[in-house]
Amino acid sequence: MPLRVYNVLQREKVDFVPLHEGKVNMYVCGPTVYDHSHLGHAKAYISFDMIVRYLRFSGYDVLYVQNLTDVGHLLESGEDRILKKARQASALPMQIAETYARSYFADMDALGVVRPDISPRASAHIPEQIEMIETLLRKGHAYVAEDGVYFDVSSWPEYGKLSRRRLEEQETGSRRLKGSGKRSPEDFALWILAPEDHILQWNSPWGRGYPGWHIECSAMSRKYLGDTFDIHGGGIDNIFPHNECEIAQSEAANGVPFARYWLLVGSLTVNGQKMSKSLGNFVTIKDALARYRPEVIRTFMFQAHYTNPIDFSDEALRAAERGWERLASAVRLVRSRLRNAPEEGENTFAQVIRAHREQFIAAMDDDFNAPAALGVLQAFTGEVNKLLNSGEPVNKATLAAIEALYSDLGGQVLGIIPKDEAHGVDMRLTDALIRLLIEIRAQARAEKNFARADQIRNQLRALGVILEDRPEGTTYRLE
RNA sequence: GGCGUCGUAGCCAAGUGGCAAGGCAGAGGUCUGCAAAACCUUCACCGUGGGUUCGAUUCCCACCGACGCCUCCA
Repeated sequence: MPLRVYNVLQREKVDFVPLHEGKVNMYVCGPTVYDHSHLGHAKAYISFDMIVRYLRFSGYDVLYVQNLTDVGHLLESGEDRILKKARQASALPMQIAETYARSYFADMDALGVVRPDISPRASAHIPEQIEMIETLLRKGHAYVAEDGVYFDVSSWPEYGKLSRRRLEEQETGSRRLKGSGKRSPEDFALWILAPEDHILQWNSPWGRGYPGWHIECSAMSRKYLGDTFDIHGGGIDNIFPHNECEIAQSEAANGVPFARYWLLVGSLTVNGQKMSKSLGNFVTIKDALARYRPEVIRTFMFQAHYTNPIDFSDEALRAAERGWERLASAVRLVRSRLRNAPEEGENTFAQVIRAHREQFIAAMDDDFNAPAALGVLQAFTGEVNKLLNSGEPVNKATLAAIEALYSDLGGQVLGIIPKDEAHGVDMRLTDALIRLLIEIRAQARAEKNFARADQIRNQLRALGVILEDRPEGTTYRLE
């Protein structure tokens, strides 16, 4: 079964066939680094992380580019976001960009999001943007006005093909003419001439100024991925005008199709409303990580299909946490049993493992259906628990194969099953100490000294170590 | 007003033209010194009204409702 993806450009699920066999070039709109990221950003980037991980798992050589916007992203007032923050913080704009770029990467690292291969910054690609604007001017798709350079939307009939909106249908009364030099309200800025005191400005053929927001993605994706590339990702909320403008600019300038597959992520909502900076209903990633493990946050995100919106609540996070615990407990038990499992014997569970592996892959091949894939892992876990509780000895080959499925699919692809932790020096000592206490407690239990046994269990519990008595002995887990 | 997405059990949610995954919560049970975990059993006629069909939750139409975008946001 080939990989199928929902291509927003066609509004339907289609076979995914990359431009160059075995190779995927992918661009995702990154954040504007003017503040700490919130869970809405987490949903978007965790989704694409899952997609990239799965593409690589499937054998594709993926080149993943995700930009950082540090200039040109204007507020409605016309003020640059970064500049506004810089003024508030009495800092240089690039200090702000640097601060929040680091914050962003720290958050993504903590969430287990694999870094993009290239994270180009808009401010570091001014020449590329200028070059593209010059091409657009030369081809008659842009014009120079007294306050900057604008893209002439009327020169590009395909404008609107992604978001499926035609400008004449829009309520034009509500939009205002931001740039006085605009010929038409829907035209958008490519280059904005800066006032003398504006801190961010570069030389250009049209005078000192700075680039418009949309042009950076066109220029940088072209530089690193080429005129035509495979996947363009982003949040659905940016489909218009941002993504629409990107397509128009790029195709008008390059004369060839831009991204071939558009994958857009549904928004994260809070009480049914979009989580966003402007609404003020956001939870930062740092706050969320203080309360939930990264694997739990990822599991939560994967409970709905990436194209759908997902509603945030502590209740929902806790439900995800309990569900994740079920998986993690089984993995922990498998790894623990693996340590002294009988060597001899074949993998007796091969059928079940193969069946679930295939189901998982079938789910993911169907437009990265992580919720269904998660369901497969849960169903598999039911089988594993039954096996482990059967009282029959389970040999090493079987346990290793089970562990491999969890590590490959839950770990490598979804990033929700952590690696076996009991390896570092600290962890080895901790492990040995806990085992010592478990042994002492076992003696107490054998002597029916339950008060002492419970004391050990309760005090360990207070330290975040949870003991579980099983037929074959006591296991522990760290909270 | 325009464009678009969505409406499945108490909650989250996948999915299919032919007896509706999975998780959380709940109920009963097994195991356990107790606990925890796990396992077993139990819990839906898929927003409303039409239409197409042998048969629709799944396709079409209408309506109702929610949300997103049209103005900065992933």
